[in-house]
Amino acid sequence: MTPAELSAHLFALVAPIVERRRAEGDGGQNGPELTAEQVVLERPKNRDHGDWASNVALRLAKPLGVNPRELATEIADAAANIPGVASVEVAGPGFLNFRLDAAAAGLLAKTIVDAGDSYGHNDTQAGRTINLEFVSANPTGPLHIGHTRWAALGDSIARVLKASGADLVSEYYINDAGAQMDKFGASVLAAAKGEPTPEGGYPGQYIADLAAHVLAEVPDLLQRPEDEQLITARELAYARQLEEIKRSLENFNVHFDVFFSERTLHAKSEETGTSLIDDAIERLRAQGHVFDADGAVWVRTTDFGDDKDRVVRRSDSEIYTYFAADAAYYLSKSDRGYAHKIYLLGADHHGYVHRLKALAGAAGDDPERDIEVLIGQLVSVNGARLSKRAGNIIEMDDLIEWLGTDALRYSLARYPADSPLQLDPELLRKRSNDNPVFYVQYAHARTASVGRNAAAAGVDRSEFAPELLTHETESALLGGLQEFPRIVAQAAELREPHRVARYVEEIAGLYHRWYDNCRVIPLGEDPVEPVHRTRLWLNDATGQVIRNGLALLGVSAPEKM
RNA sequence: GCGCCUGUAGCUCAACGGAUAGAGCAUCUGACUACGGAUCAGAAGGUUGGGGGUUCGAGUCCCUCCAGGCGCACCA
Repeated sequence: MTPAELSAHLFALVAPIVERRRAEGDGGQNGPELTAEQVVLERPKNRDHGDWASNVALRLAKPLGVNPRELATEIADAAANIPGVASVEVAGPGFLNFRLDAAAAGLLAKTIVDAGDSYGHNDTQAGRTINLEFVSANPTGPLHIGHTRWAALGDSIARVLKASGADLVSEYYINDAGAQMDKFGASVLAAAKGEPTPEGGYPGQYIADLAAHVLAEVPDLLQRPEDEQLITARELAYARQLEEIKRSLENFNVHFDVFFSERTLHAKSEETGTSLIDDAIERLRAQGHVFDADGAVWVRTTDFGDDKDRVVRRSDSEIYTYFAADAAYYLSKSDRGYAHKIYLLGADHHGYVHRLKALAGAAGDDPERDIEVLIGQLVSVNGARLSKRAGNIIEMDDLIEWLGTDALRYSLARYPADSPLQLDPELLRKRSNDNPVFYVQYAHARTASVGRNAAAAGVDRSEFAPELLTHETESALLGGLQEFPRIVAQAAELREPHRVARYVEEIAGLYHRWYDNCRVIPLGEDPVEPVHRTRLWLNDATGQVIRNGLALLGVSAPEKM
């Protein structure tokens, strides 16, 4: 018995009741149709409220014009006959509290073990084609703590969406065109020459390291023509830095399907002689949203709620703005088959939300449906603001070294994106056991340990008698395990992977409490009984759920610690 | 000035509009000659920033005020 099955049963018997009530009631004919979404079941925080609870009577009472408790009582009487339901009670203002019988609830343990790694996967996002873009840091320096948060979050969002059936591609947009790249190249070249960082350039030790790398690759660099020096330094340093970024992400267990170069948007096609940006502007012009004024080319983004219109081509030169590339990139995503685009941006970029949405509108898409911009609040460290240009950065690599990928990913994915996160570097450096990730991993290691010991003690899964899982900690644990698919679906729909982390913490707690009360392996010389074998199923099911949950967060589930 | 985000226990933070607002850390009291004590049982800790409103029900939605973060380019 899963909550979905119970919900379906409930819906089937509530519908006729609602129909009849509506027919009887005065003016109730105009009440809203009953939909399956209204028949929601939730697991009550308070165990006294049963295994599952529904507020369906409360929600329907008003539109039907009836007393909620009276309606609840009628539903409860009918629901008592649902197979697997032990009892139904009406509580409070009109809640329905369901209790399942042990056998129906316990069946889940086998279901989970049989489903294995796919338990929790669902089809709530099936049929959606999604392009998810995140990190997208300039290749002019190492990834820092801010990028680290988006990397952890974005990758986990990708994982929960895929687990929910979405056809998703994760992308990293490389800003490798434009003035910042030239400043980057000039900084590296200056370092190679032993000169100070140029005005507006990039400081930092990594620039010197890149310069050394470039000189090692091209020993006669400084003997070459001036303009060639700059290009060589820039390109070699760029390639090296991008490699470093990819390596950092890999160490962090973050996967991108596509690294998309901005330069490909600027490059002129040999066939048409135009660039993707040229084409994009023309396409937007064809939609009627591009105009010329003051010698510049504009997109009328104000038609779609932007504060002001945006320039795509400057008046003083033939140079496209960053926004023009954005437009071409957006269209590229559509052209490649991704109807839905998700952008994960830092709060320091939230000013872009309107113009990006306007872009979707100008392209003929629906700004409400086809584009989604998630704004994540910045991570601060002891109040110090981090800046790549200022050089006082905390690098992702250092963080990984201090904390380890597991603890770092977990701590960053554990909080919603819009909650500002304040990290204390001293605390991070301590690598303390304060982090809940250890609690969860320990629970998983314990399930593995119990499994090993069970095998040694001759307890196996040769039989399964779910009606024996009667202890209150067993029904609590089963109730928790049951929720996993719903949690994954919810995390995907809301783009909030922290729900998975919180969930897995709860499961770990439920498991530890069960472990304290119910033995899988008989004491001493006691014989192995059916209940022990059955409990092994529950033990293994719990391990599976923790493993699956941690996998969605990109965190490992160790067998031993 | 305008806009976005945030304000919950000493600290870091949870809570599809639902029942007595929850975890971890810190503090205090208990449990190891039983499958891993990196655990468990219990205690204490709150006017959910203030004030109005919406309704069967508000930390959650609306209005307003206060505080903090961030943003308002023909830069990238």
